[in-house]
Amino acid sequence: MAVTDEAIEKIKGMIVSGALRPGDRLPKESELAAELGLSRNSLREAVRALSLIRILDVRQGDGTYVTSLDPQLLLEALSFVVDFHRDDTVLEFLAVRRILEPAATAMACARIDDAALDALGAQLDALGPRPSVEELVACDLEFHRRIVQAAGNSVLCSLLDGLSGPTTRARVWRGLTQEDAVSRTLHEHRAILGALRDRDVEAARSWATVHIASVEQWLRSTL
Amino acid sequence: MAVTDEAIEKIKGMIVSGALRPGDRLPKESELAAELGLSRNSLREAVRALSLIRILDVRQGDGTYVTSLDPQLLLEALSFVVDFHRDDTVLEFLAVRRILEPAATAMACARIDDAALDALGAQLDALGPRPSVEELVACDLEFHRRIVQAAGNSVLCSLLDGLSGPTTRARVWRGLTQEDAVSRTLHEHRAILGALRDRDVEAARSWATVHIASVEQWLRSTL
DNA sequence: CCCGTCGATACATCCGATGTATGGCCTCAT
DNA sequence: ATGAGGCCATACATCGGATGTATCGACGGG
Repeated sequence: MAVTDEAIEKIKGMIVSGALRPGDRLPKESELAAELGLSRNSLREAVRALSLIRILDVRQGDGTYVTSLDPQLLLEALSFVVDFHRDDTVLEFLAVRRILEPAATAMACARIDDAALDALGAQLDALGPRPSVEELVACDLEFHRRIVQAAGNSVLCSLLDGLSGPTTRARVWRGLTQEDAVSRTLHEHRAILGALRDRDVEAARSWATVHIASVEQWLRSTL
Repeated sequence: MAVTDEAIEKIKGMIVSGALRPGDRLPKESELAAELGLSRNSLREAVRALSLIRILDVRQGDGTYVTSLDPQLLLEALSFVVDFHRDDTVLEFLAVRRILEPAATAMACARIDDAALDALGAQLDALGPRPSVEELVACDLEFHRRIVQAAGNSVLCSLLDGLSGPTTRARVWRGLTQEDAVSRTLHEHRAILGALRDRDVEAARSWATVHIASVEQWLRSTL
């Protein structure tokens, strides 16, 4: 194995074993390079790679640190990878989202508190009667993110965030051509919120399914 | 933004825009570096980072190529990230798997063909009466992978593969302390296979849920 | 006590040189 | 004519050093 890959594995090992904890600072480049037995250039390649997937955080003039390693950082790495996939796999991503989103909504139904419900309602109200496509998509993303956060599973939250990215992008690209898509989306959001307010788990799950399915159907017809 | 990050974005852009297609060969280091306006060392950092997440494939003495970009490569990058998460988040990963696995099993129920069913049965039969923990875990992993593959969604398949990794690892670490865990696992596998054979979607989904839930319960009690 | 300056530190970037693995071509024996 | 083997050009791998630049903390003036 190449020295750089070795270095990646060693740094990974130091973190996984607990020798390096989240927030810890790594020895400076030259020292770490000497310690691992390679040149600074090669070490930098390893550090850069781990930095791309948010394992390390390098700050010029300061040092290199281990990130929080929150599952949330999984999101960014995931969405980066997801960006490389073309339209033909977007439907597969959406199919996965169709599985996760209703489940997350159902989980949220039992856990979401009144303050969060009010915040959701306020967010929907904040959207004007004739929103732009960008506004609508941003609102949609935020609406679902808040609900999933209420489900209390950060892995699930990050995953859905990463999966929603490409869908959203596809939607913006295509420009939401369907006439009634806007009003239908808003109506479905209201319905989901209503089910959450009623603590009606099955209704929440069903509305979430309908919501994703309608996006899927639209995407399939325009793709 | 740093020159290396710029280079990463530019290379990403070349791939996403279609200027570079899967399997294409990149210009050699020195040329690409000149083209992007940076040094070879900095370019190498960018290439190394993209290589870690399986976007690029560098072959010494040959050249640097764009990988197939199959969703399957998402798997490896994901599992690499997942490795960094400690036991306390394993339950969250398992909760997500508990959502996905039953859905995938249900999808497979409608699509799996007889040959695949026979292969599943043969695989279960191949396991001896007193398998080692490693054998059992490997069998479990393979069993579920085959089913999920039959579901026909490569994104879902890769995702579950990545999620199953840490669970499996935790299971091996803990050594499957529960006495009847082995026989119960085998029994549940048989039940899932039986439901698939009967084309009984709801039974398949339920058995898959029970299966994951039992792992979850066990993990929760030993953690 | 607050704020601006200055210097030490550490990463950012580059250059040039050498090592090494790969693939293809060429030669030679059969 | 064909196949095996070796030779060589190519491209990545790795290194060491030099210089630029951002950050943080100490110090001193207002």
